[in-house]
Amino acid sequence: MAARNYGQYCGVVTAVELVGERWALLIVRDLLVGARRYSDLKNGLPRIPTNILSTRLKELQQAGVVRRVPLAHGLVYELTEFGRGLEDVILALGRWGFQAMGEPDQGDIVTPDSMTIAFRTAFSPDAASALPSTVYDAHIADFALRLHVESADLRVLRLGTAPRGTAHLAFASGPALRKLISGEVSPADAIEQEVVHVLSGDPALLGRFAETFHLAARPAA
Amino acid sequence: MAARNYGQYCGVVTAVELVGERWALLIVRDLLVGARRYSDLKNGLPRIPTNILSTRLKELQQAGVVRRVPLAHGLVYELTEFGRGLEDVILALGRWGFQAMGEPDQGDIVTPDSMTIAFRTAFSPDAASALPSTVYDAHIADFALRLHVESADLRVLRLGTAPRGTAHLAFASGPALRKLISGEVSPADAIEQEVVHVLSGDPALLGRFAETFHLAARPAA
DNA sequence: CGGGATCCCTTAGGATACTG
DNA sequence: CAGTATCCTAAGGGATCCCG
Repeated sequence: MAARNYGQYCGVVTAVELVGERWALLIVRDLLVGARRYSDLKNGLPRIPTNILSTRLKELQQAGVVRRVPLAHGLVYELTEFGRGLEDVILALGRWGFQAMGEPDQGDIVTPDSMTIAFRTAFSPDAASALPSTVYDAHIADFALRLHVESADLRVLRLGTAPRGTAHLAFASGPALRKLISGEVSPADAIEQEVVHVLSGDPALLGRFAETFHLAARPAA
Repeated sequence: MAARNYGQYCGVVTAVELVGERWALLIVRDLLVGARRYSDLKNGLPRIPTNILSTRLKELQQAGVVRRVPLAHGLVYELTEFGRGLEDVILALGRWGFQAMGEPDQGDIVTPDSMTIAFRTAFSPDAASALPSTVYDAHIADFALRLHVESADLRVLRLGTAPRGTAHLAFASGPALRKLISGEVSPADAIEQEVVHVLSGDPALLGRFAETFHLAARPAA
């Protein structure tokens, strides 16, 4: 990578040199959710060739962004403190990119990690702190996430086969959930148009959800 | 670019697909400072091959990030409102990358636009709003920037051959200015070690500058 | 002279297969 | 599970040339 310098003494350039290669920021995105093994990353990024994954992981370690941690059996990759500093970058990218998301392309997938980050980008601490604490279960594709909203804080957990009785609102949705978050459909319409299926809890809580998780649509060009 | 999809329905992925190609974010960085002609961009990014510049500009227009504006004579490229939304991304990248900047490599350059963004990344509105309004002239390489700090606002202007008498503090520096901003050298030491040469004004104002423009150094890996 | 287009070469990225 | 090895294609890099 040394030969692929941009030749400028500038923070933006330095950042792009460290994490601007193809796939690098998506690896960081997933690691931001938690430590992951090689195969987790591979599954979360199904289109990444394994040689690229392996190359990127080495480069990111070299850059001090990622650390390789041996475990009881197997090993995981995790962000260093320096790497965790990329959270602002990823969230800013996610917020900006959200506006440009149209309909999903044929074959587009959604992963637990990408949805976790998506909820974090859409989370509005200001709105949330004015609302009561709420727990949501979001069933998206073949997985579910539990969102704990407590004043200005959000925690997102992957929901395994655990009991799912304690959420105030549980719903199932798909990619079209984006339209609820962007405000293209109202909470009531989302239910009526079957963008969202309420599984349990008071459907009216979907309004609170939409207030808590919101990103404006793209301004006209 | 359509064939180079990452295959995920995710805001971060969408963003990376739109502006993640090599050089794209650096073009955006420069356009964030103001509208620029083709040759301005070329000069500000000396290592960019012209075919890449031209390709990227087309892609960015396609993406709705950049607009081509015919002028009295010549034409300029400018960010659309959507493109201006990348400011958060660029500033976050700049802040993060700043920590990883070591000494400049042989041949590294500094441009007016990159320095303008650098000052904006390092600017602390909180610190500034507690300090009196101040105007600084920073002479960096063969150019100079005027920094207007007024409570929590910063404006950065390129200083031409205009009179330079009205700044409270004018100084000349080089890449080592980074060390003042990171706190690796104190304002007093910066002057003593000739990191900064005060051209006019009260040298003590360099302390105020360092409070106003500050980014912490990188945490230990 | 600004604003590109073209050519050729080098290198990174992608697909797949294979191994400690 | 955690990667290499291989082969091929496509993108980037550098120089040059073109056109209004």
